[in-house]
Order: sequence, then C-alpha cells, then structure tokens
Amino acid sequence: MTTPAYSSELARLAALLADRTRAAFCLALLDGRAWTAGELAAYAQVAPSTASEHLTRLTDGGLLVERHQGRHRYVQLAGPRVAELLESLTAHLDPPAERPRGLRAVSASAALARGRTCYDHLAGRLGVTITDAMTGRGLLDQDGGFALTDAGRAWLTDRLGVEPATLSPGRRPQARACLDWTERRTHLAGTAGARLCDRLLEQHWIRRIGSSRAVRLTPQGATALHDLLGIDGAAADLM
Amino acid sequence: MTTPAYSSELARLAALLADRTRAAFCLALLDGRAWTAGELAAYAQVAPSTASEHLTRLTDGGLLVERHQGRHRYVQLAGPRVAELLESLTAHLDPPAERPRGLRAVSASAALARGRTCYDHLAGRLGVTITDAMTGRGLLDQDGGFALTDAGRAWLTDRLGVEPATLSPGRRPQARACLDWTERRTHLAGTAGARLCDRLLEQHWIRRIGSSRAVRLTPQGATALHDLLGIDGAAADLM
DNA sequence: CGGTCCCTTCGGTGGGCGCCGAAGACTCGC
DNA sequence: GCGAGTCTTCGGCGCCCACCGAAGGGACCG
Repeated sequence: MTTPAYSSELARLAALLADRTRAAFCLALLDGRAWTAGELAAYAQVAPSTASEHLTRLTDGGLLVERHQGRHRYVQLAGPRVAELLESLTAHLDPPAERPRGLRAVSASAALARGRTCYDHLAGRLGVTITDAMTGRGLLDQDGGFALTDAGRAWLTDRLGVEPATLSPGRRPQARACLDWTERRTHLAGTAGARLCDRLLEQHWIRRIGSSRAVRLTPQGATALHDLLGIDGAAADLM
Repeated sequence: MTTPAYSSELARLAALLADRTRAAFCLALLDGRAWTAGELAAYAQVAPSTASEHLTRLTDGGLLVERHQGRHRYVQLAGPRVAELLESLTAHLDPPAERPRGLRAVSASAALARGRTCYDHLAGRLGVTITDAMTGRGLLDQDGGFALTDAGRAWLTDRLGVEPATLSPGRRPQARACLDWTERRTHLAGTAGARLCDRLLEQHWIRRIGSSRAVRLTPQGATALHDLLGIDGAAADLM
C-alpha cells in the first residue's frame, strides 16, 4: 500500500547479514581495520572460494569497500554509517554466552574486555570509563539524550589538542552513544569519539596489542588520563 | 576467534528481516499500532497460511508480540527498541523510488508525507518542522549530538503539561534522533518524542486520518503550535 | 447447533543459495 | 621466467525455506 517496493529493499539489505559467515566477516571488520580475503576466510573457517563470493556480495551490497593491493584483496567497512548499523543490530542480540576455551582464548578475551577499538572509537572498559568520567565532569550530557556540552567541546580542543574543524566535517553527529557488547554499557562514538581515539593513539597514551583490535593504556597514558579526567588506570585494570 | 557464536546470533536476527513479506510486515507495524494477521496478509498479498507462519517466526524471534482477542490474532512491535532497530535499517536504504499509481495512492502518500506516527512519535513534515522549531528555540541541542536542553525539559513539563516522571522511566533516552525516510531528515524520538505525540493527540491538536498512521494538524493545533513554537501550520502544509 | 469467519497445521513443490574442489588469472620473489 | 601464493570463476551438490491449497480447530452469531 504505502511501501510496495521498500520492503524488498529492506529484505535485500537484511539478507546480506542473514548468513553466519557474512555476519562473522562484518563483526570482524567492526574493528575498523582492513582485512585480506584470506584472513577472513581463515577466521570464519570457510574455503577461500566461499569467502570470495561472500565478499563480492557484501561489496556489491554497499556494506564493504575493497582495495586491491598486489595479490591481496583488502576489504573494510564502507563507512561510519555501516558501523552504526552493525552496532544497532548487535545491541539487540542476547548477551554473549561465549565461553572462551583455553588459556590463549581467555587472555585474548580479557584483553578485548579491557579496551579495544570499535570502528574508529574506543570501547571496552577503557571506552566506558572515559565516557563515564567525561559525563561526571560535565563534558558530556547523558540526561537529555547524548551530546557533547560546550565545556566538552572546549576540553577536546584546548586540553586534548583536537582540531576544531575536524569535529563536524559532515552530517555525522559529534557525539553518539554506542552500545558495547561486552560491557552492555554505552560509550562515546561519533566524530568526537573518533578524534579522541586518534589523539590518544598519537600521544602514545594507548597502544595496540600486537596487530589486534585490543588496546591498553601506557604508563604515560595513565598519568595523562589521571590529570585530565581523574581516572585511575591501574585500579580500573586498563593497563 | 573472538566472536564464535555471536555471528550466528546476528545472522539469525537478520534472517528474520531477510524476506520481502516479513520486511513488509515490520514496516507496516512501524506505525506502532496492532494489526491482525489477516490485515497483514492482505497488505503483503500473501495467503493467510503464509502470513501465519511468518508471524510465528517474527514473534519467536522476539521482534513482535501477539495478543489473541476472540478469533483475531493481533500483533505489534515488541517495543521501542525494535522500532529503533527498524529505523536504523531503513535509514541505510536507498531513497524510495516508489511511484504511487492512481489518485488514491497519490493522496495517501501525500497525507503520509504531511505527518504520521513513527512507532510512538511524530514523523513526516510535521515531525521535522516541530523538531526544527524546538532546535531553533534552544529546546533541543543538535550541535553536540542530540539531546534535550534544560529549557527543553522545562518547556515540555510546564508549557505542554508532560508529567516529569514519564520522561525517563527506564534506560530509554529522553531524546533520540530518528531518520525519516520521506524527508531524509531527523526528527525527535525517545521518551520526549513519545510524550510530545501523546500530548498533541490528547489535546486534539493533531488527529489521525481515518484509521491510518497519517495525522494532520487541527485548527486549534495550528493556533497552539504557533503560540508555542512559532510554527505556521498552513504555510508548512500540515493541516 | 449449524454456518461463517479467522486463523493454524500439514504436505508438497520450487527456487534460491551456501558450500566445496578444481581450474584458471594474476602478482610476487627468486 | 618459473614456482609459490592469493584470489576468482565455475559446476555441482544439498539444504533450507517461502509459498500455496486443503483440512482442521476455535470463536462468534443467528
């Protein structure tokens, strides 16, 4: 009646994620980095040919972008909007009943719970702790919705050294709530969340663990976050 | 590796919407009202038996709730979170290329573009106009994200007569941006958006057209919105 | 209590698609 | 330029599932 063709479009989009393997690809890519086709195939435990077909479908569907480099096919989420879409979907899932097996898996999942990148911003305990501290200091308003306050904008530019112009490049909101699937708590996303993460990496206040999406606080980062937000990095187990 | 079982959950959720008929059901139910199984079957042009199976799947999947009343099976979206999920998905679709055929279809789609309910709040030109006016008057902050200001909270309770206690019942945000698929603009959702819509209906400032989701401004509503927000209802074609 | 209406259950059918292995295109390093 | 490595294309297999019609179960009405 009102939406004759629209439902097909919605079904087409949902169908892209309605497969276990493709869903696994997208969740892996949610760390914001570029993966090769082979890495994803190994990750999801399917044959390279299968992975290739899935990646073609996902890029044709607009969820991924690809970049050919030598003999590798690198894929990445197509943008912040796709990351948001995946977040909204995962936020509606049941809490993860996963039981990591073995020491390596346990320590890997502990590292991810401590801190990690979620597309272009910070998640895990680190992301939640920073978000809470910012809220407590009046830099973030979580009462009326989710927005950066004037004080918050000033803090980002003056104390953290974020370029004001990079805070609102397009239609993307400055501050957005992103729901974490390990913490089940919201943390800061949007351009402010992305710039915050950038600066912390640039200053070497946080560091990636190996080549994974997990991050940890450095000693100088702990000092800085204590000065800036009153966060005790050791007590919160962020190091 | 990190999300072994999680991808299956995501795929399972997406699969619920990965069918043209089920997607049509959900989009229809996005108006927030309860539909009978037969109405939905006719709407999506499938046999009653087919509709019944789809509705069972959607309720089992947690997207819908049902209520048996006499020989009718009424279904409804399971809650605001499901409505949000559908909004995020539709926001990622291509703009609707639908071409309404015939006079009735054209006038119906014009009525929906003028104003309608989107789950429990207002959308269409009416929703966008109110949101813009509130933003212009400092009741809503769209710079730092999307949040109700202190002035906005006071305006809702003192001028509009919203019960303060009903503004933040649970974990649902007071203000949330909802992207409209006809206007491609954001409008106010969340508890504030829901209470606003409630009050406008209670005061008979807006009225449903027939039994559809379309709404229009009444003459006394035009006067009230002019006083409260400086909106010219006739000029904006909201009546 | 029989007729009507709404919905559900159950077979059966057809199409779509996720998977793999084999073979081929392409890049890189020696 | 020759192997090794990465990815893609293709054919084939098997499974899942959306659909319908027919039959059955309740609810309402006369």
